[in-house]
Amino acid sequence: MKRRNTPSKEAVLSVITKAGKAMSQDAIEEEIAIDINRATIYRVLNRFCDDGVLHKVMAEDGKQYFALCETYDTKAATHQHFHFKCTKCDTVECLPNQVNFSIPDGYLVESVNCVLTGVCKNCS
Amino acid sequence: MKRRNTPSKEAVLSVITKAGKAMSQDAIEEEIAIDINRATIYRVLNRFCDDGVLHKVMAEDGKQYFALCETYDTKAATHQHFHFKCTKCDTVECLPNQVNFSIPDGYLVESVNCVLTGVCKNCS
DNA sequence: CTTACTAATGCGACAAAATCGCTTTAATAA
DNA sequence: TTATTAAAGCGATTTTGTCGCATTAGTAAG
Ligand SMILES: [Mn+2]
Ligand SMILES: [Mn+2]
Ligand SMILES: [Zn+2]
Ligand SMILES: [Zn+2]
Repeated sequence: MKRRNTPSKEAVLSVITKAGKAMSQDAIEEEIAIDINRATIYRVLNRFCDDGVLHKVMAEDGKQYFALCETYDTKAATHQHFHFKCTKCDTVECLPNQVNFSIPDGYLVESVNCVLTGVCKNCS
Repeated sequence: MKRRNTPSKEAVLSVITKAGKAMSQDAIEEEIAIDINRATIYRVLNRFCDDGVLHKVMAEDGKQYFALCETYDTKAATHQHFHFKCTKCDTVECLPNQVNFSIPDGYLVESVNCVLTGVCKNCS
């Protein structure tokens, strides 16, 4: 199934790109200029994830945040970098720091979700 | 407010201890011998977290898992170890591996939530 | 420019996780 | 035994995310 270009796709990607940080569905809906249905926003976001344009971060608050994939993401095919969520401004950002881990034999790691929570540079 | 000893507290802690892994509310409710209300289980779990008996892990599935605090947890006052969630058996376990990270200046880290998802030793 | 195909959207319902308000119960100590 | 109030029960509610289905609209072929 070939992807089609739609106003929704462009608007969602535009908002995330301008924000320069990871965003949740509700934050996107707030920022977006046009009116897009909630389910549609989720579908657009998940399609972008499938296509390697965005990646999903599960934060401690139980919400999904979506961020642009950088070149180093697509290269490694995995997103093994830390994320930071600020408890003051609720911003979620990708940190440049890679996650280094070693696990016991017999374990197969398919995905990594590492989120540090605290106070960000702007809020401290 | 001083804590009281109740059957609910004991039952919940017993289930988690016997399981030897992190458990979600619904898994605890399934395993537990006595009948405890869902809200009560959550309140018991959160109280244990407040008291440093348990710690909470947010997995990629958006569910909270609760695990016993080990001595090395209470010592450091933080839980900076990795967790592993198996996609086959849904088990969430604490790994001995510490999370090592360095963040840019100006950031204050208050909690760490690192979960590796994949296939565990038993299921591979 | 038309037309056919079907991906994408809107909308409401639904599901799951977690919390909340309020009443009742029961653990604890005086 | 009694008073105090933490904890439990219960239903409603909130939040996040998905699903089914009818409708719309992007794309390419003719
Ligand atoms: Mn990221
Ligand atoms: Mn742990
Ligand atoms: Zn901040
Ligand atoms: Zn397993």
